[in-house]
This record gives sequence, C-alpha cells and structure tokens, in this order.
Amino acid sequence: MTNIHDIARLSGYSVSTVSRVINHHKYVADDKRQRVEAIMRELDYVPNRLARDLSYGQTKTIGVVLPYANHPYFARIVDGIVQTGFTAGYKITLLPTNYDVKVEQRYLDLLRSKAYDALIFTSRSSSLATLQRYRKYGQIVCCEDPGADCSLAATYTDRRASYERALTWLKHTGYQNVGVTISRDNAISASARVTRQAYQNVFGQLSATNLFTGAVTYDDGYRAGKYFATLKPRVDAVFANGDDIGAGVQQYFVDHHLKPVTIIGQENLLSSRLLKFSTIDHHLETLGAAAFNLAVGTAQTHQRIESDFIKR
Amino acid sequence: MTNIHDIARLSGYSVSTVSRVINHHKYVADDKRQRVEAIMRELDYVPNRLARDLSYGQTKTIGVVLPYANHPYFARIVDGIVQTGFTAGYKITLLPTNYDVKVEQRYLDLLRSKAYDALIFTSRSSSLATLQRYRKYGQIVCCEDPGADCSLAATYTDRRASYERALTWLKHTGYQNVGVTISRDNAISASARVTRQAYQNVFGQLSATNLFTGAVTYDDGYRAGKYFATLKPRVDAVFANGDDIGAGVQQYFVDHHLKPVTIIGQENLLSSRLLKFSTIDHHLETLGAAAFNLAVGTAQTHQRIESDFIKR
DNA sequence: AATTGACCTGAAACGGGTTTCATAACTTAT
DNA sequence: ATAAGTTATGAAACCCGTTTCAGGTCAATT
Repeated sequence: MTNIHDIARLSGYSVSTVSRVINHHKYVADDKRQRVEAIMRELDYVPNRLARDLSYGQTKTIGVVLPYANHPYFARIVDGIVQTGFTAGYKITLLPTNYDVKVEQRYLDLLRSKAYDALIFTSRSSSLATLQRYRKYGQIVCCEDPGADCSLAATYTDRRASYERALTWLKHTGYQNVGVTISRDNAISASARVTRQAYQNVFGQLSATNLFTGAVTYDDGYRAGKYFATLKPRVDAVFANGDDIGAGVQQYFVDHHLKPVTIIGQENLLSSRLLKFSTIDHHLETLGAAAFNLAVGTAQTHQRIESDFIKR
Repeated sequence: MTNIHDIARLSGYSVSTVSRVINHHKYVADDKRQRVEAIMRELDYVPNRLARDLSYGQTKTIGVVLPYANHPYFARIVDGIVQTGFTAGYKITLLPTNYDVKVEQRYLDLLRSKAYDALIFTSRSSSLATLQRYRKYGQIVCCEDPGADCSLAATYTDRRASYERALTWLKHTGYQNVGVTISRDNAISASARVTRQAYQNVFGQLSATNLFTGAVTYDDGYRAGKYFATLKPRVDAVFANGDDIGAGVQQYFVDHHLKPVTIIGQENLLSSRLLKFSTIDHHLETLGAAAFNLAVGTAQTHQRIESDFIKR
C-alpha cells in the first residue's frame, strides 16, 4: 500500500506538506499543492483511516449495544440512531449481546480501548453502577430512566404515564380482568417494574395469574393467548408489551373462535394497524435520535420522549 | 491515557515484553508476566484498539451498505449478517446510502482506507464495474446475481425460479389479470428485470398498466391497491414485492368492500401470516449469513440460496 | 530601519501498538 | 565436547498519519 511517505518522497516535499494538502490546510503554496494532488491521484492514494483516527483520538463511530437485532423495538431505535448519525457523519456499529453480561463487558472494554466515541445501551444486563464506572472512558447513553442519582446520559419514554393512560382507558371502557405480557422479569429491566406499578395504580395489585412472562415474538403472544384463554374467568383484555405479541394473543382467540379479547399493544407496528387494535407509540425513532445526540454530546443529559396512545 | 510505554517504564521491562504479555506470547518468564499483569491491572490499562488494528492491518469490522435501515428486507439480511458476524467475533457497521451514488463512493473509499475488512452491498446504485474496481482494496460482496463474468463475491436467491413458481401457481389456479408491484425500476436493480422476465415466461409481456412502481412500504401498497382497483378489468391477483406492500393492497380492497384480491407477497413477514396470503420466503437471514461468510472469505465465491413458496 | 504579522516549509515528536532481528543463556542430542 | 534447538529479552523498525515547533521569506506598519 502506498502511504503518505511515498507521496512525500515522490513529490520531493515533506510529509508535513503532504498532510497539509490532504487536510486542506491553507498554508500550502498552490504549485506544491497541485503537484502533491497529482501524485496522490496517480498513485491512487487514500489516507489510512485507522492512522488518522489514532491521531485524532476519535473514530466518528458509535457502538449500539442491543440484545438482538431482529426485534422491531430495537430496530426502530436503531433506525433513529442510524438516520441521525448519518446526517452527522457518524457510523453506527451494532453490538449484539443476547443479554450476556460478559459480552456487554467486552463492549465496555471496546469503549475503553477507544474503538468507539460513545456507547448507546438500548437495553442492558449489567448494572448501572458498572456502566457508570466506564463513563470516564467515553460517553455512555442508556435508553431508560436511570433515576435522578445516576450520572449517565439517558433518554426514555414516559412509560408510566402512557401505561396508566392506556390502562385507565381500558378500565373506563368497562374491562375488569386485564392480562399483561412482559418480556423479562428481573431487577435490571425497568419495563416490568413500571408495568406493575401502572397496573397497580389503575387496577390494583397485578396477580401472578394475569401476568405472562417471556413474550418477545408473535409466537410468544400466541402462547400467551392460549394461556390467557384457559384462565377462569377468562381475561377480557390484554395489555401487551408489543404489537406483534398483542397480535399473537388476538389471533389465538380468533383461531379458536373465542369471544374477542381487546388488545392494547405497543410500538404502533403494522400488526396493530392490520388487526385494528389500540397501541402505544413510544416514538422510538425519536428516542434513537435523542440517544445519538446525547452520545455526541449535543443535547441535555436527560431526555424524555412523549408517547402517544393510539385508540383504534 | 496510560499506554504500553507507561506499563513498560513502571514495570522496568521493555515495550516488547509488555506487548508479549498482552498477546499471551509463550516466551515470557512467569514472574515478569505476573508483574506486568499486576501493573496493567493497577493502572487500569487496556491496549488501544486503533493502534492494534493499525498494526494488524485489519479491524474485524465489516461495513454493510444498505439504502435504509428501516425496511424488513434489509433488516432480515442485516440480522443474518450480525448474528453470524457475532459468532465469528466481527463487528458490523451500518452504512446507509439512500441510494445515493456519492455516498456509496464514500463507503468504497472507506474500504480503500482500511476502515473495514470487507463491504457487503445489500443493494447498490453504483455499477458493478465500479464495485469491481474497488475489489483490490478488500473483499466486496453483493447480494444479487451479478452474472458469470463478474468477479465479485455474491450471494443471491433464485428469484427467477421462485417467481415463476408463484406466478405459475396463480395461473393454474385460474387468475388471469395479475398486477405487479416493484420498488425501483432501473438498470441497476436486478429485481425489476427478473420480475418482468418471470412474468413474461408465465403470463406473457407485463404491460405498463399492470405494473406499479415505487412500492416500499405498507402505505405504498395501499396506494397500489387503489391504483389496481381502478383498472378495467380490475386485477384479480397481485404479485407484490413484499408482504407489507401486499398487505396494503389487500387492505385497500377490504376497506372499500371490493371483491377480494389474491396476494402473493415476499419475505414471509407477520403481515402475510395475519392476512393469510401466500408469500415467498427468500430466507434472507441465510442470505445475510452467506454474505458474511463470503466477506471473511470462508465460503465459495458465488452462493445461491433456495427460496420457499409458502401457499396460504 | 526596525518591528510586526502573514505565509510557507520541514524535522521531529506524537498517537499506541506489533514484529523483526540480534543476542544470550540454557538444554538436549550426537 | 560440540552442534543444534529452546527459551527469554530488548532495541529498533514498522504500521500511518497529525501536530508542534522552529525557522525562513516577504510585505506592510510604525
């Protein structure tokens, strides 16, 4: 590979001058600039990006940590990040974890080793304390409400409010036995906690019976539908943790000719449009965009995104 | 930031020895290894990734060029790439183009500048000749059939065969006036050409009337439905370039209480399951996986993926 | 005439690693 | 006893740029 020294040697000028030509520095004589440019063209030369990044100390690349790439929730966030990043001239690298703490650790070390300018955690298995320890190696953004005492940059939707709005609407419409699906039920995931909380505030304590855990895909939703159908009394509505999951629940009821169940989904995907059930749109692209802006440091450190409750 | 020279100085050994410790080289005395490791821990040291990559001449990162990230077609391919890449210890960077040739050019130069070990073009606006010119700077994989005389690594589905299978099924079932949707209609995109070809072989020349161009989303499909509904005679089936688009077509007919239209979609997404229409599954994750393996050079240079025609 | 400032250039340091090469001590086989 | 191989280490070259610093020319002010 031809490098900057080759160009310098062949042109008869110094490496510094060549570097100045590359970077359009204003103090280069016109004739020399042209000569150097001609030689660069002739030798088909392009400066090595890694060497430049090493010198600059930044890569214009941001790592996006996510459990898996093939889920609409993360896909929408990533979309927002990618679009905003593209406009700002940043590259986005996908860092899947499968919720493995060890893998997350590797990605944190990648930040530490200057491979990325910042890390966006769309979800996490590691503790907030761990993330904060790595804060000094670069910007870290998390897509959840980490609480006031957490120094990490964060962007999140007002889940609590939108959940309560949706559940209240269910209650006022006359539903009494509402099932709930969630994905993970652990201390790390804020989502499950918030769901319980909102349910509590509207319907009272959420019983284990009415809670289906492990819902991620349409098929999970279908299984949830099967479960909810067995309950006595059967649930009359389901608050799902995603449109596709809600679609699975509804479809089970339809396939088995049961009295229709009312669904409230999340994410405003095509499935809720097609099956015409209500949904909460968390504006995840906006969330992604906000996360990116936090990552490059051009935004407030905490950003709340408003959700929409879409009645159908 | 503490670097390898700091560790060398503090430990009293040379940079070479420290480097050997980092890379688990076998010729390092045990006591020195332990002393160096202790100091690295103490100073919270992690080697700089960029410096290593610069030395190694590789980044273990692959760029995936795609028009936009928020489309299920590309999402499924990316998913396949990311999953396979993850297993192989590679990082995947998303490079969106909006079909802008200038942007694609920038990404090709990024390959040239050693920012990525390889580039996967899931779609492209540049000519194959352009791509081939950059082949010498790194592996380039394209997700289409580039023809026998093209030296690029390629992976693709047997569109032609699966299209003909699906269209033949339509014909044998008795449909006579079949509409078709496509996304882009230009010389670069093989997909439009193959669609025409397959249609020709089954139904004869595809008329401009029965062709709807510019279909990418559900809403485009809905508009296509509106268009097809105005035709006299109205189409009795539509061969769509994606399930979500097919869903849009069907939904338009349903919403306006028209005689149902039979849809054949592509990609086997949730929408075709929910609306129960047939679809072609191109196994795009498999395609993505193959693309990745080609990118890292552990596979044949041309790889065909079989499609499934799923009748519903 | 002397000072100031703008323009231009190159040597060398710097970013932070890996790897080759030379050297040397110590084993092992002949 | 000697040749050959194994283990161990550091200096220096290498990967490839950017940036600082020092020094030079030249024109415009005071």
